[in-house]
Amino acid sequence: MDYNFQEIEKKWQQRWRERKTYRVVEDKNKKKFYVLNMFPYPSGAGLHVGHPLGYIASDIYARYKRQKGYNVLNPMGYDAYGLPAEQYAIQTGQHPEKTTFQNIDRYREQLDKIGFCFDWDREVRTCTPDYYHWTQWAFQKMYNSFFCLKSQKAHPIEELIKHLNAHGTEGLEVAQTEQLDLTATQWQQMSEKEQSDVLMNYRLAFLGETMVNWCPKLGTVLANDEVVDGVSIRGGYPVEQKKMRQWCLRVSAYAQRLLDGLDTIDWSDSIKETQRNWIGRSEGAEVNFKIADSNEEFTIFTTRADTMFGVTFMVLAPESELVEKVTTTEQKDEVEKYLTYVKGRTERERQIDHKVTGVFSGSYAINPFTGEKNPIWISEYVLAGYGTGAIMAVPAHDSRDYAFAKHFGLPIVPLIEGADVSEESYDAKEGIVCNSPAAGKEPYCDLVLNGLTVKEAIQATKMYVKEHSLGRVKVNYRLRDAIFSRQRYWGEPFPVYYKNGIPKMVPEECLPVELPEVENFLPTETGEPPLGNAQIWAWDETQHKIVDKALIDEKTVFPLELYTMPGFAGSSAYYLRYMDPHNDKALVSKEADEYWQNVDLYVGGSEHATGHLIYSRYWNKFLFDYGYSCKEEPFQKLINQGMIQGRSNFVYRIKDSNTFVSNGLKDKYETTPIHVDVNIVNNDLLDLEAFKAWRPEYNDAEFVLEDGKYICGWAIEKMSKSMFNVVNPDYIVERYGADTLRLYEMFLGPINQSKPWDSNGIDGCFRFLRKVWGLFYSRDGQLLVSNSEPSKESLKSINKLIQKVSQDIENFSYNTAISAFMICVGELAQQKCSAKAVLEPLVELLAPFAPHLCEELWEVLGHQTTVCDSPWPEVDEQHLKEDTETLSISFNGKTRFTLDFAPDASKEDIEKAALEAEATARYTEGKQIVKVIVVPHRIVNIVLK
RNA sequence: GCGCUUGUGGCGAAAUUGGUAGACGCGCCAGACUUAGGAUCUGGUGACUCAGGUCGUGUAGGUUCGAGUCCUAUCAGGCGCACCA
Repeated sequence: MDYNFQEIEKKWQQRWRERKTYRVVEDKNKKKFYVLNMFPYPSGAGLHVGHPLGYIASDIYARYKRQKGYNVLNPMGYDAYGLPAEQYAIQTGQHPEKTTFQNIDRYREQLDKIGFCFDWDREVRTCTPDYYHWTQWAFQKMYNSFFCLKSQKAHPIEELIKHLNAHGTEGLEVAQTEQLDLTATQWQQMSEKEQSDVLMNYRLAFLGETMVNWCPKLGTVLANDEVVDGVSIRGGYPVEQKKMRQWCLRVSAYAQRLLDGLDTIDWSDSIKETQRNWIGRSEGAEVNFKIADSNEEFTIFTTRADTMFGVTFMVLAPESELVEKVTTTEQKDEVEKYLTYVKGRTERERQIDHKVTGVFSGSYAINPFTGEKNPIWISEYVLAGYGTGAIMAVPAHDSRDYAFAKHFGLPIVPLIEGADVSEESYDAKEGIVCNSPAAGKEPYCDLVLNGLTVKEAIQATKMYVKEHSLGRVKVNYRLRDAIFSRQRYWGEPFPVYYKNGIPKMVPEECLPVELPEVENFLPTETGEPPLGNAQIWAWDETQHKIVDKALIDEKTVFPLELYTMPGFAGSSAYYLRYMDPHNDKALVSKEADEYWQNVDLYVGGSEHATGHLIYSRYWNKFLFDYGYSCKEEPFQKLINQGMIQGRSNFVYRIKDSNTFVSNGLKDKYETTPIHVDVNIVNNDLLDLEAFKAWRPEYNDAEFVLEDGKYICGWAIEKMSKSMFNVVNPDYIVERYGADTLRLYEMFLGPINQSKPWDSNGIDGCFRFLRKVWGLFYSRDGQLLVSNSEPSKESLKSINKLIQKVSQDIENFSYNTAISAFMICVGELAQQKCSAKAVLEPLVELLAPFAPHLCEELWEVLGHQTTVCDSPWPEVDEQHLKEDTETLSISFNGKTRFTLDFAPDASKEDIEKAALEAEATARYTEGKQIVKVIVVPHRIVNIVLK
């Protein structure tokens, strides 16, 4: 009887559905294990063969853990808000919800065919009101919170208001946009609007002025990658830098905790390192410089406090508020000209070509260490968003300052002994400091750094700055606050309305604020976001409901926010929602949260390292501060699955003909390579009939064959429709079965490595499953399983397998585990093993990899229960022992002869035997044995003298 | 430029962490069974070779009785960040 995978898989998928085999409920008597995949965005193209890679890997682990006796949560859902659905809506007028739900159905259908053990009762979709209720709720919580630097956690904003009422900003140690200086009286006398603005400076979700790529023609903000050479990719309209009022999240407040948390989680070094770089902690000092002939002063940030004596000029970012203050009347025209130039450059342009540009402001700053007057320049190489937007320039020891000084002819003063700065700056933080202060000059302050190492000098200067109140020691982070609003339709609406221009939160009990219907998904003519098209989109404060915009009277009915939330809003806490997906009272109940804790194993792509994986850690830390999540880190262990690339096939058309030449002969002709659909190619062999039928123009194609075959060329490219290299999992499932697909995807190589999809090897996995089937049924359909006593060899084979597979699963080394299966099954087949005592553990071991087949075989073995609940087999060491061990005896690296020993032979026994053998064989050539080294792997090495 | 990462047969890859390099699979070769094979089974398959061996893990050194594995330098590919003071 043949292995009828189609029948088996259909049967078991149906049974799993009917019996709710994979439903999971909290069970205090069982240890929990939470496995999670990054949930997919349901695109119109459906799943290709690369998508399930991570799902299969985690599914195997989930099934394994379940067999190990854990209560395993393995949920799945959809990240359903996003741009493609909206774009499609704009083009076709179809509501994005409709297309999104259609795509979800298709995804589900495809996923079901692969036999995952997801608990579908816990499915979430980020675009449904019962889900985004809690996205809005969390946003409001953040709005109503500030971050205390002393306790390093979020606190309710009421505490801050209390403080402001009592002390003003005095003694406030909180995360803030800018340093404010208010007395309690000043605060109390402020209008409601002014107070609201002040609080925005502290809230964790706040309205802030940020620089964005604004495209006036498109009426929207564009992301950096949507802009090339100063124009929008779509339409080619000019893009300018603009300050806009946007919702932001104060992610930067959590910078230190995000950094520290990395030490407590089990992620790959590379992804941790990426996050560390992204957070970009740098220790330094802020130093105040007075502006000459003025009462103003400003602050710069430096990590090189040791170079204070080498400052020859100062530089401000063009966007800095100081620019106006320091620009003198004589320089006004020049400066304005420069600012216009800078404004015309996009952030991207500034990033790509680092032109040395700048303008002198006309003012000077007084160096607090030398008393010298340093000219203040304005240049785009200083970034407004980092530090204070102002720097002190030390051209001798910073390459950017050096380039600037050379270009504008500014002095360069070296500060490190032996540093040659005639050609380039000396940036290394090494060496002995000199010229600090310079010899022969009247000292301006009593700090002397000469003779110290750079590190000592930095420390000494920091101390000096602190003691003399010239500034302060400061840690800066590169991590920026996240811009949280988008001018789009298909996203979570903000539960916010504007009462006389002051943002107000829709009361918590009225959540969720549901996304309104609109007829047009484009921005309005007046430049409002798409939600401006919504008619029923105003908040009635007295009736507590959303009403028609026509009723806005600014007394009881107010306009609602028109922005929506960005993509990462919905994906930042979904792992908590899976724990308790139907709860309409809370994001997650305390019981569920305490049972499931956090995700034990998270599987997904590394491309989210600086996006989702930062935001959700931030989000979870925030919820943790209030006790809504009991674990500070959401994802304990992270596995990054590699990307599956496409393997394209080519045919070669001879110029000006409809004749195609096989790959090996193509050099004899003048040909053009043409992508050919990989689905009509097998092992690089073109199916000629299918090719003729593929496209009308190939109906009468002719071929130049080699050995009677047409061999296609190939190349590794991105998997995409236009390259005709998309392989649909449905097709593989239909042809080989889901179990073969699962096995093969894992057999392809290590999961964390990117690799091309290559259907060529799939037959091997299919053959293997057939061999497994062949252990149970003979060709003519006879059941082979017996209760006979297993042979010693079979017991050894199976125990070796148990050991190997258990280890490999724990290490996510599935490809080698599958190799081990192949070896073992080969051995069992050769041994003609039919003993139940051996076949049973084999099925149990294979069940996570090939669940359909194993359920069937489990039933064949006479079991009523699902194989998922069968316990994971344990190794019986006794069967692994070798009777004798063959040791190769080598002299100085060369194998001379082999000897057999009992496995427990001592080193001395071996040495003695080796000596005897040596005496007989005279291999030592008159030399003396000085050392016998017994090492693993059955090798004895003898050192001669 | 900086950070991370990977280099092993015709191909995907193993290598018990310093111990017989290339397990396992694909492909290829030979044979068996077949009317036939894109089916199945068996065997072979790193390269050179005077058939004794010699050389082989990107390249060049080093440590070691012994190196794919450790150290130094260097080259190449992939990913990420990029004027972060």
